[in-house]
Amino acid sequence: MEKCLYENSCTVSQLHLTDVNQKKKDWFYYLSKKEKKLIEDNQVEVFFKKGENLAKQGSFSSYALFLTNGLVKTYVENQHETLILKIIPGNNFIGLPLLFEENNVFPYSVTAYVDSTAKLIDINIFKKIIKENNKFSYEIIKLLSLNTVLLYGRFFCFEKKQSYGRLADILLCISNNIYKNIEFELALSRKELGELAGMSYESVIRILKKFKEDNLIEEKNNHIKIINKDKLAQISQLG
Amino acid sequence: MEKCLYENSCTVSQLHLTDVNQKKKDWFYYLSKKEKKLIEDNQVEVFFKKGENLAKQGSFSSYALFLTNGLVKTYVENQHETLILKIIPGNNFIGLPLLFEENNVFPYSVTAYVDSTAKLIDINIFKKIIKENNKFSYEIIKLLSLNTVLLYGRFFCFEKKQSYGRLADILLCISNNIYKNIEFELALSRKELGELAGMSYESVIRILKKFKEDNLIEEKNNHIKIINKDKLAQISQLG
DNA sequence: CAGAAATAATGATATTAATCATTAATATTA
DNA sequence: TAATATTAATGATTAATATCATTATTTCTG
Repeated sequence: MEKCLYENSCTVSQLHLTDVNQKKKDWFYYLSKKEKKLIEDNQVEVFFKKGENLAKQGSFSSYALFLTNGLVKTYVENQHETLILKIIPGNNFIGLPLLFEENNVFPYSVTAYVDSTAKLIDINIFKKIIKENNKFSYEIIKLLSLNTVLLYGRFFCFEKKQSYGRLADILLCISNNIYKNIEFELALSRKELGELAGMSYESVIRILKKFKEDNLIEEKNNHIKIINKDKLAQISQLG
Repeated sequence: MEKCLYENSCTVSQLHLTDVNQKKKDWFYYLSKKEKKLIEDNQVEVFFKKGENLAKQGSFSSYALFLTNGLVKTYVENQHETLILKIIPGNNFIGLPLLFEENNVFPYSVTAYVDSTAKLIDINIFKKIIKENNKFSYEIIKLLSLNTVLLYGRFFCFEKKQSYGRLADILLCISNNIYKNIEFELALSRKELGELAGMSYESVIRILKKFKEDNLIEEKNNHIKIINKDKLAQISQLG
């Protein structure tokens, strides 16, 4: 391993958690009135409390998940361990890959970080529309492609960066892509942040402390303010 | 870190390097004669020598890559480091995600492990066909989805398994999915194997030695024979 | 075929970050 | 409000594995 704090090198995008250009996109823009109606007639909107599962890895699925609002994580897990793939804010599809598995089994779990609402769209209707509506399916292809590329960035970050870089990266991601503000009320505990950044919660605590000492961030009771974004980005870039 | 050799736990698929069900699939099955002709008229077939780049991360691309035969790796890199995303044998598309990037820039590099040939299909023609041919685009969606799920498995393997599990995993992957035989002439050096399994080449050497001592594999001059597949699978599963 | 270069093998050491143990602070509940 | 549970903080220790240094073996090249 490398012998440094704050040193290393990485040029792959550090913003790997969600789509960077998420304006208030209308995902259903390319649907005809008839198709919109069809979806409306074949969906239910469900409210999920903080901590509840929207989907469970390995279970059968008969619907596509669209997160109306809230904040969720998708993750693969086994008895002992958990790897977060992505965190997803409102107005996004959750888990498209699973839609095209032959057996319709969720390849990952989805859990709400905060109270959230999601539309559960009948999977057969959804597939039918994708098969028939070229423009919509092309949007889905672009989305799948983008997700893949973002995942590459996250994979690289986890494999090649050390803990300081990873945590700096995650803080910037959350600030830029989730809360879209340099100051925010973090909905995640240290434990959850560790899970997201791929490290133990003790490490999160130690590194946050160092960041505070170095005046890169301010933090009190999970209210976080990013003070030195450039330096944080540098740490993220350098490892 | 955990205090063990050969112990841990993991239930996520260990076969994450290529499509497990790769029969001799005809990717162009759903194209009309006219579309096939269109592709044929707008592609070139190129021969790449072992070690040559088929694509370079960051460079502009004007074509879709289809590997006719050979063996290549796709990887993200920076100045110092390399993370292999996938290794791909013949009769497969390489790098679909990049096709739908707005800027048409390769998000990763592609290098031939062995002499290979690839079709370079004009990207606009390819996109046009995807936009017009529903059945073909649905196949592409399924492929993108499958790739994503396989990548989840690889990500999990790298994050949660230790070196013995990762290397066992990679050996099984290569045996099952690339050479489709328990005995094969490995085209990768120890260094390349280390790159693929996410560890130093010294670690590869040490672990292979242990596997040989334990009679799990036989190896001489890169000719590998898997003797105890079950035990190897167990090591891969257990971490 | 001989010399050079690349790859493989092996031991010693260093480093990152996990785990363990304990205490402090905050939040929840009876 | 007191008691309890959860989360945060901090130091000590340990484990996994990378790095470094050196030698052996194989492959390549003139």
